[in-house]
Amino acid sequence: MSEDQDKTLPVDRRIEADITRAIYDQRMPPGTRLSEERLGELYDVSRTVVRKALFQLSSRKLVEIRANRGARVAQPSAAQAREVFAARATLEAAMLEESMTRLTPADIDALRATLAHDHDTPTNETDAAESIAESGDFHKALARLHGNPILQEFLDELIGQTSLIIALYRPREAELCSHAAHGELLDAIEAGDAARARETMHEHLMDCLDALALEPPPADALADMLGRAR
Amino acid sequence: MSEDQDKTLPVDRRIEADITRAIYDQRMPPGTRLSEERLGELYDVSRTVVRKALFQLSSRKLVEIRANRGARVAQPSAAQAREVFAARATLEAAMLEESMTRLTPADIDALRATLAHDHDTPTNETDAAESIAESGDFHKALARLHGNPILQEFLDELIGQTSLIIALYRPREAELCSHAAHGELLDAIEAGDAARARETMHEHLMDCLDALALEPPPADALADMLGRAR
DNA sequence: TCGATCAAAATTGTATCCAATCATGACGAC
DNA sequence: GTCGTCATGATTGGATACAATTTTGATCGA
Repeated sequence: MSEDQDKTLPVDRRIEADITRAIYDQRMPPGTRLSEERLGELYDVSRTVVRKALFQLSSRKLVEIRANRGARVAQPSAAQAREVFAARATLEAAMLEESMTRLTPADIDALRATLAHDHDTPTNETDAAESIAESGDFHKALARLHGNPILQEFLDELIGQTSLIIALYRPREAELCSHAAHGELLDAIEAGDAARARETMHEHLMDCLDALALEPPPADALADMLGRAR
Repeated sequence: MSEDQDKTLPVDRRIEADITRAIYDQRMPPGTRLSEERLGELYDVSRTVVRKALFQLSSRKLVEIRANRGARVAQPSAAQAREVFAARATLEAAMLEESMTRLTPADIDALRATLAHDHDTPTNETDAAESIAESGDFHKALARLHGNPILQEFLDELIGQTSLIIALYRPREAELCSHAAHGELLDAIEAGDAARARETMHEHLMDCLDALALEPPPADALADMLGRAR
């Protein structure tokens, strides 16, 4: 959907954007070490500028920097995951309700289009990543209708963190953020029922949260992972 | 209210905190140049660490960094000012409404105490700064009741930016964020009327926005400032 | 006297270097 | 044989040195 990077982007921005994209696309899993020297080699640049990029990323909570221990792709805790979804629920519900008064039919059509295009994409198992990204895009499209760039940018941040959360806590089977739910959402919007739209959004995000496997991993996850009885 | 810095704070954090405080207290006006070398001298540290602090501050939009032109205390435009207040209205109204269900009488008492203490402070003209900071504290106290650290932190950011906006656009006479409004807010909260509380919060912030002198400055503000007819 | 061009100074951006801290592996004691 | 200690290596944190850009002011010309 979004095109490749601008050629004129400063190198540090470029690194930042590349890592961000890699995280969004689930190519770079939580916990991945980000060595300053290695990144410097890859982009043919000194550690100074790499560090700059890493700091930017850490301020968006996509990477964690621990003193003297380097940077890793962030691994939000279960508690943080809940907080992110709760924050999204509060924010997106409020934004949506406020948007409702000034929604044009054209806006709604555009949303349907996004959803349709979304549905088109073949659900090959390998890129569930694709599906996740496009689900995020739908939420971003909704937020854009509200018209406040500050809230929009903040939500982008939260959606970014959601990528990490999904990577960490998505159960094997289920798909998150079902298309069906987005459809329901659109129905409520089209009906012009602000209160219901708000409520639907809130529930949708809480459903997404509930679909995650946030429970404390079984006491010895190790044995489980190895497929051995203890 | 909040005490002086922790002694064990890393230097870059310390610089960040000091500048933040100076901005909040209206001692460091928008547009102030922040020379890397000068700051380095002041804290007896190299530019490397100063830059780190400045970048942090710029990610919170308290300072603006322009390529090869150094850092200044940010000067939000009138448009940005509107966006900040609109974002606060949306967010704080939503948070407040959600908080209402789980508010205890103790919480309300604590808020009244904050407000009373707030009222106590003598309104000497010199520190209108004090009054601004405490008004911010009241809003932060409300947000804390919601219980979501992510939204809380984000709101802190917005309130910080509000300091800059007030510094830039407060008209000579008026006080912003009147105590009266906070009193009304508390009444609505105490009455347990979530919808009214939400609406009151929204209106309060919009009133604050309207009280600002955001209009494009008269074509030659310079002449005005010098008290000369053109 | 005003304006433009150009040179010098100051300031930021980046690279490199050294110091400090943490991780890894070997050795030795129990 | 296992655990603890210590030394070595790798990696980050910070300071300095250098390059690039901008700003300032000075000189020259109209």
